[in-house]
Amino acid sequence: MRATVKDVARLAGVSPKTVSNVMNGIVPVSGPTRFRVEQAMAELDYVPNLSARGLRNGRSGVIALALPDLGTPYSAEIAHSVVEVAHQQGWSVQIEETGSDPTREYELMSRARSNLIDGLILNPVVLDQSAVKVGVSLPPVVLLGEVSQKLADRVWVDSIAAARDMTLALGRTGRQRIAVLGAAGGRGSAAAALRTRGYQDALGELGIPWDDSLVIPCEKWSPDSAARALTAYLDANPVPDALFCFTDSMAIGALSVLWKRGIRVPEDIALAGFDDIADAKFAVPSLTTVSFDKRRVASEALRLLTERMQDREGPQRVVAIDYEIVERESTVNGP
Amino acid sequence: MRATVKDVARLAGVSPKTVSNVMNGIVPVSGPTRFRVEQAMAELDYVPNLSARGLRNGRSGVIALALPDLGTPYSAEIAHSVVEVAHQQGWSVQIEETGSDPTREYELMSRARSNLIDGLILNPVVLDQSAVKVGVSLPPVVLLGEVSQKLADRVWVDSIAAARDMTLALGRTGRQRIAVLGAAGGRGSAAAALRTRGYQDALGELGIPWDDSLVIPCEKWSPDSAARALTAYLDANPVPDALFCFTDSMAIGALSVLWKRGIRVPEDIALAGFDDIADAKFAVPSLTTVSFDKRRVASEALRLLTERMQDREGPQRVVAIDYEIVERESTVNGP
DNA sequence: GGCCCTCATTACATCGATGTAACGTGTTGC
DNA sequence: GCAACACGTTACATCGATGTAATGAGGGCC
Repeated sequence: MRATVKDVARLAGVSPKTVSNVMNGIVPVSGPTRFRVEQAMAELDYVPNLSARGLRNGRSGVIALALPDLGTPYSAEIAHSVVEVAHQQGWSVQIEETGSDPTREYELMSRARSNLIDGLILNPVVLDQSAVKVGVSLPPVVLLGEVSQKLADRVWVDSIAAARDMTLALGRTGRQRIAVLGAAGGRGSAAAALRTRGYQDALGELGIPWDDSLVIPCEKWSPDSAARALTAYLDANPVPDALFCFTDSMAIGALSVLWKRGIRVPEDIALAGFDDIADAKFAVPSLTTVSFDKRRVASEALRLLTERMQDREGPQRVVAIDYEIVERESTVNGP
Repeated sequence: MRATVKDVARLAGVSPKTVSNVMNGIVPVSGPTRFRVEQAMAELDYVPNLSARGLRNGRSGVIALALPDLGTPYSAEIAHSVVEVAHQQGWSVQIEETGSDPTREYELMSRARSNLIDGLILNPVVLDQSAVKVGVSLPPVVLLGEVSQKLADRVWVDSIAAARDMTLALGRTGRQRIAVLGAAGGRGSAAAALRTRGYQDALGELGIPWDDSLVIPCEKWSPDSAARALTAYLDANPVPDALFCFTDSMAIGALSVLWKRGIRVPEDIALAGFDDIADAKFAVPSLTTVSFDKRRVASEALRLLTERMQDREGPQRVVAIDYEIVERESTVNGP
């Protein structure tokens, strides 16, 4: 059987509470006593029972991270950063996938309320409706990304500005017919809307008239879905001068399609993505993209979360993460 | 304050234990009573406290998944599958990253012993030494991948056979000088050794003499590291006929280098990977690779884990997952 | 020397859910 | 009509750690 405080106390010749005091370090314990207790803990190979501790003081040391799909490089990189940063600060991370399924988001909420979780970092997809529950008796929540409603603390990259800057960068290379891939398909993703808006703003500045036929919707933001959408598009339309994909994953799918069709990047078409996932640098050709520090996203989210644990009533806060247009081979200036 | 069984019991006019009985469904509860209790639970928006439940019955409903690096597509896809399958069976998943740091693996063990975790699925890297702890007072463990020691239940893909088959497939296209990328660099990865062995076996069958200069080591199994290793290699050696990368991630790094140098794939060199990550299909050109069902890996791991929870003493089991050589553009037969 | 004060340590209750064993009810059998 | 029997329900103890309030010992001060 596993050793408990009681066992340690008996072996050290003290009371259970003293053992607890040694572990927590709040209540002072005399040197010799502390030493005996530590010896006993080592000897019995004592490990505290986190369920008991969690029950007693209402906190478990676990936070949940909810992402649409861990299989996506973007989600995976965010998860990686969050796990790493959280770990450094002594938190464990429970991963939940919401998929495109709203019921999962609901389950998630109830699980979050079950006290095994001290906080929740949520990267919403559809959510706007389910997040209404925020604040009922949920632990603190921090949202990642663009969300229309102001429901909780939030960390995001300014999608409008970034999409605008990227479009301007493409325009500056002399490309006129700039298409975007990833516009809201069926369900309206907030990010899709914002990035489309930034694109639109930039067109205005560039003096390029809006052209509906250059806005390519895409059901999901995956390479697969992007490849299908682009294939269908190219079957029915001329090749644009540039293609701005709303995520790198889509850009990678697009690259594959373009290559199969013998459309050269960047000679025939400039290609840009968004997110700067690890593989963007190794795409063929390497991918121009909107880059931002994912570690920073993670650490800011965690900071907001822990601060919110202290003060549940303070004003809501929004942290914007800097971004940068990284120009790589896929948009090199034409000759 | 959050509602507890007591509150529900009071409202329903029964004892707390009856509420518990309704939830657990083991002890029979009469229809009307059950109904009153369920009403009360709904009205109070009752959510059970999992810490308390975990303390009482020694299980938390959480399993841990420990991977080297979530940022890697391979790890991410495995994590995705595990989370999905686990969720279907009512488990939550806590993610731990071991990185290349053995101390993390140790921390992980002690965390796993802290009772917030009912089981552990571990994809080891260096571990052979740390896993010695398995069995002390750890929860059930299932290992993923190749491990030399027989410490616990295990799910794996037969790396030797797969590497052999892939090498044979490359040989069958008429390529003679077949190189491998990813051989054990500094620390000895078990998988690297096994895949190298399969490669060696195949060379024998093909009647191709072993050539040390075709075995390219690589420090980490990342695109980055692969790109560096291959660049250095090509600076000092002629271009091989074929290159078998021990992971798709490395192959993607290799593709990028080959493209930059104007070495055509598959015309000048055939390229193959291992793992069949999502992006392999969208690489330019699409990547020939060793494919296996990651969902199956996850479900088998979970099956072994849950069965091990029932019977901690049974014999150790090893489940091999079928693999398949998927031939794509990167190894198309020469003219 | 006696009193008080400090500071480490202790006994006990508590967090919330649930297994155990005892306890009513209402039913069946003779 | 009374004993025996189900079956649902209850009181209580328990899981392990920790906050609270009380206890004890030791030291300093007058």
